[in-house]
Amino acid sequence: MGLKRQRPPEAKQQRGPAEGAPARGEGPPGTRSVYFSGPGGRPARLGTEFFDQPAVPLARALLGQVLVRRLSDGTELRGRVVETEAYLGPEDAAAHSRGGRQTARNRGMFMQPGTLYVYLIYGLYFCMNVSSQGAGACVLLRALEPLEGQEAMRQLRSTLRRGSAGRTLKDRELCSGPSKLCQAMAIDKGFDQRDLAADEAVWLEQGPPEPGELAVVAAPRVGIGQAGEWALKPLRFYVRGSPWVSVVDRAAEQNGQA
DNA sequence: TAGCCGATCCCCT
DNA sequence: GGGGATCGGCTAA
Repeated sequence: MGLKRQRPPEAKQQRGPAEGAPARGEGPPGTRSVYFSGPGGRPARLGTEFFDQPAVPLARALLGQVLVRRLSDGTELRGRVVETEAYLGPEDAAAHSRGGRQTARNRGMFMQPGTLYVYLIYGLYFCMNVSSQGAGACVLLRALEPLEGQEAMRQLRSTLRRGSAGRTLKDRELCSGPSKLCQAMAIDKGFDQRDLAADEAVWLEQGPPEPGELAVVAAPRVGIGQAGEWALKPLRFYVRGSPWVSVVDRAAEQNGQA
């Protein structure tokens, strides 16, 4: 797996809602689609071409797509992506790659688009990122709408989470946070640096078609208070009105950042 | 429902 | 040696 090519910084390329990358669907006639139809009507996985775009449009394009995890016993878990955050690379003070620092931990951020960057946070949780175009740039997956395998997810969450394991988790508690979705989908450090376009145990599928375009809210990212002006940039994206989102930002929604 | 705070340990400086 | 892209229980209103 090669390192991705260097690109100019993408920070100035934040897009307004009207010109964001299409969340799904075919490209213009005559162009090759990044979506591949699978046999038997089942949508096939998204390929490397899908991931090969800057972090902001990728963060938007990921909304509505379906993350699939095949467990060792063959069980398939599916969740629709409803919340993401873009991390833009060296210039982004909130990114692990800020200042261009590349370490053994964050190497996945610098690998080819579609590479997973999974890291341990607070000593006990995992977070899952997808590398995008641009050196050190990636997208954090923050929340999923559980579609398939909810009971397996509930078991995984109950087993892995700390504290009292007696309470039965509601569906909304399964994947409404970056570390919750890692627990529910059984994603850990072993998935670091895997290729979403090629791996046998985890991949992305084109989401089911929606009537009309998804309403997307852009809001400041969560939990990065130390990053100065970068903490305020609207680099978190979520599906407006979705009950599966981890943190709803009423102010951003009223500001029309959608 | 919102806000506070402790848990826990890897990674970086 | 210190901090962190979080979570969930507890308390107050």
